[in-house]
Amino acid sequence: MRESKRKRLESKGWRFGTAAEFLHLSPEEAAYVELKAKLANNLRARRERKRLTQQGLARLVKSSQSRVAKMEAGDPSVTLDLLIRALLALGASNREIAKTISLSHGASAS
Amino acid sequence: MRESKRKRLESKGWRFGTAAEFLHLSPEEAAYVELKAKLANNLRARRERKRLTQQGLARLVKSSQSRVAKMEAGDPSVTLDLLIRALLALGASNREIAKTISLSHGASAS
DNA sequence: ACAGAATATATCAGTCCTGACATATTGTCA
DNA sequence: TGACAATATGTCAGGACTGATATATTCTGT
Repeated sequence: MRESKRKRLESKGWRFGTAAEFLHLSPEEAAYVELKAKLANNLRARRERKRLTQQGLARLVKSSQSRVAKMEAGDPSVTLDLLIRALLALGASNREIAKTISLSHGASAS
Repeated sequence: MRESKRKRLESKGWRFGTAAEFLHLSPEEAAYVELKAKLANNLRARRERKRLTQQGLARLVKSSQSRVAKMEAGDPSVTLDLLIRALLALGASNREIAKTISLSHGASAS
């Protein structure tokens, strides 16, 4: 990876031990990122299905529009805790959350 | 709930808006606590199956024995993030984690 | 192209979580 | 029972995350 790209990504909160790790995440890291992405996508799907704006969802979960945007983007500054709490606030059950996690990556949300 | 009991529980990190909320958690709160408990139980089961001590698991996940104990106890100071990262470090797949989450509460881990 | 709404990105002070450490309790085996 | 290992509980400084705010960018209809 080009040095400039690493710098740019690091400035956004993504961390790498070495440049080579970028496309060679450890299995745990990869699984973690994928998990987060699935929950993020599902959050957006649920919000849109309810025809809520990010602002509206922010009120519902007592957060802010900007943080909701970061949740849906799977931003590294957002924890699984926050994502899951938001999903629960939107009425998702644990079973539905589990289903989301098992879904093949890229599949649309229920 | 008696004031003394509330105080004691609050000192351990559990928070209540009012005393009445103790046995009447909101659906989200209940789901969150249950989710945490399932992951915590599964973590202990996986560790024991591998015949690791808490100390050993702590080294594996770069944490400490005391924090591992707290993870397995579902302590309020432990996030889902930490629990899930620990499970992934023990080799659990996202699908297995999802399965754990769907399992009926109290069931033993796979 | 323009205006207004929705979403994305940047920054930051305060809060919460973390690992580490100390210590207490429980479990186990002789 | 006593010695030792394992687990539980308490505390805390430092770092990570949060909501808020400001601003930029993208989207949508006209």
